[in-house]
Amino acid sequence: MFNNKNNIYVIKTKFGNFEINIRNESITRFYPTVKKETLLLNPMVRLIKNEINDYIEGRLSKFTFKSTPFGTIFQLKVWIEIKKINYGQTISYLNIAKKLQTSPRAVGNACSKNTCLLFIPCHRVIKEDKTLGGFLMGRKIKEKLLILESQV
DNA sequence: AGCAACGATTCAT
DNA sequence: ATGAATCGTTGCT
Repeated sequence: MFNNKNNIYVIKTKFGNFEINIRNESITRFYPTVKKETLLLNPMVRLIKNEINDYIEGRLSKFTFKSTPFGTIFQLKVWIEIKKINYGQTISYLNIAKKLQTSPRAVGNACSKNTCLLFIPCHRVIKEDKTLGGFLMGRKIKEKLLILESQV
């Protein structure tokens, strides 16, 4: 059946609470929030929560859910490139810029608009000089994620 | 529509 | 350490 409704839930994780928007079995948004966890999580949301927690604990390297956030054409192109980066790998803003024939600054801009954190692994995009660059949830968390992913 | 200001950058002084 | 180049987005008129 076709369910166009956009459903919103909040889950609690070790990295704080996240709002999840789901539309047609796909995650359209996964973003930090201060709201409290939704009381009754539906089955799909419970699975997402499990995967996120497994990922944070280092037990999961690939999510099984589709993510289809809304954005401009350019943002979508950048996010598609980011999705290609494997667990444990990193790439520079400049590298992505070259693939898309644009500038590293513009790539950084698109990263900052990523509304599907973790599912679109923008924490794997770093500066050309190998330093971290920015992150919506703070560099500290970006660093934690990269360290987590670098361990086997 | 046009334009200025602003980035999760990069490169050359 | 500072400044210029870069390009998509945003907000203003």
